[in-house]
Amino acid sequence: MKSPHTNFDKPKKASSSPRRKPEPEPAGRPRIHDVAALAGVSVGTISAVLNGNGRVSNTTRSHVQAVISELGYHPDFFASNLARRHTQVLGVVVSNLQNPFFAETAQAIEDEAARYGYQISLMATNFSPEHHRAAVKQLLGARISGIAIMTSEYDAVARQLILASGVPSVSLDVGKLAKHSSIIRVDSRGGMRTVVEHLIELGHRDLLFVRNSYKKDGQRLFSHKLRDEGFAAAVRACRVGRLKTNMVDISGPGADAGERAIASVFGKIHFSAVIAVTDMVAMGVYRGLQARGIRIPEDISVVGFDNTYFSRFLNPPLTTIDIPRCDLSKMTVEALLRPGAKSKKSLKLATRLVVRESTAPPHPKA
Amino acid sequence: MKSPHTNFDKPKKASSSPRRKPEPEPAGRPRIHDVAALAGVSVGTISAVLNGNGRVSNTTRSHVQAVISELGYHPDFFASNLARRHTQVLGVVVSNLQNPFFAETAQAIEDEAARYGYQISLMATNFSPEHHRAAVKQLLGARISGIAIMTSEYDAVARQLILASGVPSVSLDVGKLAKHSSIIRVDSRGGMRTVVEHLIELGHRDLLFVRNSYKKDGQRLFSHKLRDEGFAAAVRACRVGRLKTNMVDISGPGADAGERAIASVFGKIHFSAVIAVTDMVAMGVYRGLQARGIRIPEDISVVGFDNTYFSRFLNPPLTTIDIPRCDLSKMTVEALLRPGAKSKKSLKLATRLVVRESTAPPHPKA
DNA sequence: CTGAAAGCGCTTACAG
DNA sequence: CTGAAAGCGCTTACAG
Repeated sequence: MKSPHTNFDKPKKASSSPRRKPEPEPAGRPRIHDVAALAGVSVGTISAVLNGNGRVSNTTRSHVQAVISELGYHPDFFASNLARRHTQVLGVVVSNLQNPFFAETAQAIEDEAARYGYQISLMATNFSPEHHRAAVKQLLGARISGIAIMTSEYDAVARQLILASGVPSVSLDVGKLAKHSSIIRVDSRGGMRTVVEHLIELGHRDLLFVRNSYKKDGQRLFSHKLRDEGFAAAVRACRVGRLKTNMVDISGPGADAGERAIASVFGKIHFSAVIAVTDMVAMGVYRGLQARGIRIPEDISVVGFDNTYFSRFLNPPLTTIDIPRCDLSKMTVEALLRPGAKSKKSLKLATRLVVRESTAPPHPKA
Repeated sequence: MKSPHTNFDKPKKASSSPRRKPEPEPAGRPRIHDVAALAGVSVGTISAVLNGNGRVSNTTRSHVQAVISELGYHPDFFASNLARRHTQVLGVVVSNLQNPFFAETAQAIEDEAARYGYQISLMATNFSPEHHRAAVKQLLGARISGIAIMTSEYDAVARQLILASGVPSVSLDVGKLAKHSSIIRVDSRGGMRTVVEHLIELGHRDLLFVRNSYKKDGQRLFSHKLRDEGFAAAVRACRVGRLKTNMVDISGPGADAGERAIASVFGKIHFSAVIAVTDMVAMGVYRGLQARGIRIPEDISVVGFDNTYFSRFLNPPLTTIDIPRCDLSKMTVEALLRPGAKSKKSLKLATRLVVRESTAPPHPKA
């Protein structure tokens, strides 16, 4: 399994050249040398037309191009990048592809990067700091020209590695400013504030905040921490008579956590609205509530955070906080491509309340 | 924007070596040469400990390791792969990360590949054949040791490129068997059959099949075609009195399409159950139905296809066809890593009906 | 406008 | 057990 190309049964064909050739060449993939020979020009010229250098005449160029497509030649990425000393790729690491927020963010960054002719190399950590570190090492070894850390978890060693490498980086919410390193700060606090205000305005006074701060291994998620603090601050700021708040914090995958959160407090704690730390958690909350015959929003209001794609398809459509993917991806790519520009100020990413149908005034007799 | 590293303002420090050094070296990233010098051994020895070759003594090894971590050295991926002539990475191309089916599949393949020490390089095509082709070219240029095409769309040119390259490949549902090329055939037909039987058993006789075969550009999705055919075949096979079926085919993103499908037929066509070609479409169907005050499953039953993560969190939880990710990822990486093994037979992937709460007997007075 | 050659940073037979 | 050197397949000054 280690060497998928080995093929002992097949008698080796006599190698065409007397040089060292440990294996019969894999599949006759043409090299730049081959196209140069066939085209009757030098290797340097092939490279020039490949890379759009103006130095080659039109007739040569078109001839070379014909040969290239005749041979089905495409340059070796590794050799090319090695020689070029840098790549046109941006590394992006996210926590988990299954969570739509990360998938959507990755997609948005990819789209934006493509506008500048950059590709992205995407890695998922599954919330594990070890994977996180491994991903960063790998990306750094892959000589990416910038790295975006869009994870919920944090690893200080990985951060050190990045800083030490001098590769431009941007991270979400966490870390201190440093050379070549930008931080995009999502305005979680502002988001939470608008949520709480919205609920209070509707007449709610008994709020349940459902958190999902810890993963199974007991590791704390950084981005959630900020949302937690944002909620606390929002509550403190809203000086309203008899406002009561409760919290539950369940670990594990978001949707499951939301469902179990409801199971754990239902009937024990009184609340007329629940604020879920993410849309995924909100989805689980829906399930927990609805399985018990509770109607949303007539009996209980629910609000999420992230404005993931599916949130408007929930029943009822979820009121949630939007983190504008478009701004996020633009900021990210810009910070990576022009690390000098405004890295000195950290970048604020505003959030926005999207009111849909999961919030309403509390039930009269509640 | 093209050369993010250029820095004209800063006076160049005198280059330490008189050789060609176009730029001051980026960030003093250590090379294998540096660690060899510091450790007092040869470059070959460093490489040996890096790659776990047994040829180096324990004392040397641990000394070298100490130096490596002291320097924070990590090998250059490109140089390493170039020298090694192959990589330990599998290319996987999917249509769209936003669709949970693809995200989940990618994640599953990544996990499985990791068990063999392989990484994956993930590309999304956004359903565009051009992007599809570009992704394949790029992956081939990246010398991946296998390529998995897990897309809904198909591109014949890309397929040719892959076959010509001799790189082991696996694709989903589409294409003919060829050397080093496996096909995993999802049993869509069987899945559709169990769905139709399930519905008939429940008493349904008026089915609506909601398709999403075309993208905005009019391009037909291959995997959907098979499901369409599977449905037709299932209906034909079920010789039941007065079974009526209707179809709608709406293009665009799945969930939107589902919603619009209902909008377009509601009140015009009579049906007691809807079969959505994917879970995403089903999600939109839910929305379309529920926005009109229709209850699921009391008034109308709904079934999906894919068993994506969110389907059990829908309200009500969605009855759907499961495509076992675990088997799929296992087959995929096995086919890629041991292309000789069973590539001659195409691989069948069984599907399975997951009955949840979105299906029930039809409304009595319907 | 084009070619010859050095160099990118590793790995891997080949000698010792 | 270890080192010296060739080679991976490109790009890019440097000459012409």
